[in-house]
Amino acid sequence: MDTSVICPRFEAAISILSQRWTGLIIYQLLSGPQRFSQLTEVIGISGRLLSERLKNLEAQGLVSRTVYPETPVRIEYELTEKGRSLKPVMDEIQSWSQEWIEAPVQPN
Amino acid sequence: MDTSVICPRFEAAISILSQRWTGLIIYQLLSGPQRFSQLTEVIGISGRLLSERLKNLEAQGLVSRTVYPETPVRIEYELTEKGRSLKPVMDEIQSWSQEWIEAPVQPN
DNA sequence: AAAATATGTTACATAAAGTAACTAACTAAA
DNA sequence: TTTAGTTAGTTACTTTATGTAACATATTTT
Repeated sequence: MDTSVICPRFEAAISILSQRWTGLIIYQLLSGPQRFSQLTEVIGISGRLLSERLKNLEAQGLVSRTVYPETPVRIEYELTEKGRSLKPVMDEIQSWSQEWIEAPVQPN
Repeated sequence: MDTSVICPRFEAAISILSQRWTGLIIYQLLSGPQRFSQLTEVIGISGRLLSERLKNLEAQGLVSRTVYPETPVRIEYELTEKGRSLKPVMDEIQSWSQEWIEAPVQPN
């Protein structure tokens, strides 16, 4: 007897964003293509989870992976069009946070 | 040597939204005050977690809890101003999902 | 007193995330 | 030609979060 149900597209969208780290990864990639090690450092995520998340994001068509066979090898992760189209969402979260989140607390 | 760090306010905001269920709870409450049992049914979350999430949201000032001592007792959860101010975020996620999420798949 | 209703809570099983050490492929230096 | 350095991961293991189902509390109706 569930007459009212949440829109399945919205639910799918929020299930992407509500997975830990994916929002930050997308936000960070909005500033341009980046390498694995840079993402781990800036975001503060472990290699294990970053690897897992990037695979998922690639599978969902939000991120692309490019190998540059230099030495040492360089691999860059970049948002696809679908990924970049999340910018307005991130912008809204950003501006909400500016208005409603308190004094930037000291990170440990 | 982490020169570039993600904005701590943004990080705080996304840590709210990236917790499982909170996005859906806020989205659902945007349509008006609702009771515990209604939220469990519409969202498909267990009582145990809904209880936990509502407590967190209340502690963060996003949701308020009102007891109506009728019979049987009625308790309503409602967004605060801070909670309602997330509407633009939800609207952006909604419109992104309409454009980029595929055919609404059959829920089991 | 028993059953019904609403709002939770407790106890326990399963899944996801965190941590740290390790691997693969390559190069440059000793 | 071993040794060490670099990047991009993976494996094994511990800790935390989530899911499930039965139970608790308060109140009213039968």
